Amino acid sequence: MILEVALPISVDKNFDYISDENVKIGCRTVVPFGKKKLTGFVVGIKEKSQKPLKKIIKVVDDEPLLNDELLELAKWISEHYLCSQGVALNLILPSTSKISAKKTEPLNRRSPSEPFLVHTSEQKNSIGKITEALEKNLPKSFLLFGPNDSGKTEIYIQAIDYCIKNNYSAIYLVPDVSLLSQFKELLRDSFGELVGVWHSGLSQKEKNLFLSRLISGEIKVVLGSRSAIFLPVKNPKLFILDEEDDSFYKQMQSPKYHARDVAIARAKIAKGVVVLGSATPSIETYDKTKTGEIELLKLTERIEKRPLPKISVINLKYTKRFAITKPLKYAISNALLQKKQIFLLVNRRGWATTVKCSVCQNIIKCPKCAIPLVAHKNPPGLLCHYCGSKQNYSGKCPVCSGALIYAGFGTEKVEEIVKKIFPSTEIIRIDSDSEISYSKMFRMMKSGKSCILIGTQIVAKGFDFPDLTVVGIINASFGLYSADFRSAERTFSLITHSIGRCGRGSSAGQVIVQTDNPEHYAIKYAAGFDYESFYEHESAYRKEFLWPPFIKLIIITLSGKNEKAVISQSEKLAEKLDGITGLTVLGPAPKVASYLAGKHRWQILLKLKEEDFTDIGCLLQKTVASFRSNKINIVFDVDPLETV
DNA sequence: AGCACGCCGACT
DNA sequence: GTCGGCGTGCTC
Repeated sequence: MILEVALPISVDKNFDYISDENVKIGCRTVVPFGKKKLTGFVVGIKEKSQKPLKKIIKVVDDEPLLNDELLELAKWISEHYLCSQGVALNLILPSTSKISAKKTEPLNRRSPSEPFLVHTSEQKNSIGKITEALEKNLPKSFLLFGPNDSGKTEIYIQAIDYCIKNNYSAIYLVPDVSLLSQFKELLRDSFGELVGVWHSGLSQKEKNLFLSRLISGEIKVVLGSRSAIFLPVKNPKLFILDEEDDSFYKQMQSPKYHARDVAIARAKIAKGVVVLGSATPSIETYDKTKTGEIELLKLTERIEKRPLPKISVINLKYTKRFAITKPLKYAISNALLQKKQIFLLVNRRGWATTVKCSVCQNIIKCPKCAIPLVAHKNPPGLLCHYCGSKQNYSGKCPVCSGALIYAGFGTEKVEEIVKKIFPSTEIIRIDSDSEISYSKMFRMMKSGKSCILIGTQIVAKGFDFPDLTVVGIINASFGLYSADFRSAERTFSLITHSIGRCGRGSSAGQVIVQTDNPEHYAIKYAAGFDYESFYEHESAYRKEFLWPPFIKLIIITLSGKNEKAVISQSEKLAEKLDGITGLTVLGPAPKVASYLAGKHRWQILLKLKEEDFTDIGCLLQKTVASFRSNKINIVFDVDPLETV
């Protein structure tokens, strides 16, 4: 028989091979390709061929691991993210994974611990809407919009419970691996051994064991990070994405997919239901609730009727630029007197965020990336946070040899300052440079001991410490100076999440927002718990200046060792793309980190209408293919999260 | 993606 | 004269 095989390479066509034995569509095979052996995916079976064909080397899977649903999803991925079918299939089922057919012994199942909690009327309504959609057997997406303590998790659990009772499977995604363990416990309490946990950090052996348990139908509830959205579960019907606006759902390597959009596409194929949860939905998702593409389920009642924290916005503009202003110092002192905990959010790790010359005002930048360097004390050096390159302190301006000023507050400097103000208080600093592990910090905070936690936004999300009563945001307008269209959205969400960290116990919380831009709508509306107004303002801005969701963005990045070649190819490609009707070409321009890992990087930003994407996407793939070479690497980012 | 073929510059 | 640069094109 003749097999049509999709190969995991950037070639937009499939290749035919001869096989002596019968092979089913969806199986992987090893085939000769030029001088190499490649593992490809059988996507079709043909009767005859026009060319003399090579024989396949071997069949990898006896039974197909890719069913029609996943083959169709691969097709969607290849069309949507502008990659070959083989690359898309390799994303869904990496050619390296092996599934042992060995039978696993049945595990004793813990029965769900019923009865469930008492639900609010909003929760009952949401559960009703979701189960009704599941019953109808038609694709449908919901947005569960409510603060962290509004009982979203309980709704997810009820929806999963419905699936299990009807012999369906569910995939539950959380943005970050560090959040998996707490949700695992929660789901295990309800569904016992039916729950399986998947993330990219699993060893190959663990992945293989997981997959065999999944194929056998032993696992019905998959809890995982981004890549779990592709797993070959039996009868998938429910796809949950908690914190749907989290940027971790977007893969940074090519193909740069977004798990939320993949989930919605997969649900359409599988006639399933997507439930997105967030306290700060992405503008794109919330916009879809306005157009009716996604149904909005609002949760406004707070479960334990906790009072909202008190928010104070402190204007840094007219005060000296203290890291800890008087109101924040006062709030910290008070909390410490009551033996409570404090969280200080600092935007940057390191010691001084800007190093500049006192004479010529020159800001010291990375020679490769042209990004301001950050001064670190432990270990000492000037670090580029983009490319990771490190320079020793010279103490002098490289331009005029003038003395340097170390301005701006990184986590290290804030820690130093706080230690001076509160010498007898325990201080925990957590960022990628600190020695303390995430889990150790977690245990210390849960123990309830009075302390001050200092950290970057990595720790600003997801946790729940009942004794944390004061949150201080050292500089809330930090992100607003980025030239990106999403900077206001990120600032709004960061402040909202930080606010959500405090007052989760019995006592009311207090939040001090320090900013040099208190009038900015992102800060004003975040401090006022007003998502709706923020959305209105932000979406008007996006509409006026043509940013998503009112226009589709695609970024093409060209990289290579030879800078001149990268620039000239970028210019030629941009010129060619400019000729395509319906496409607005911006650039080419060097990327923010224009030199990374020995490669020069330039980008072309494209704007187009969503409805033109089908036609233009095809054309883009063809045009770019002729520009690819072993010297220049070209990657697409469809629906990029940022443009810088 | 890799690897071959092929056509122009600076070296023994 | 040749070694080797990298542009172009093909792989079932």
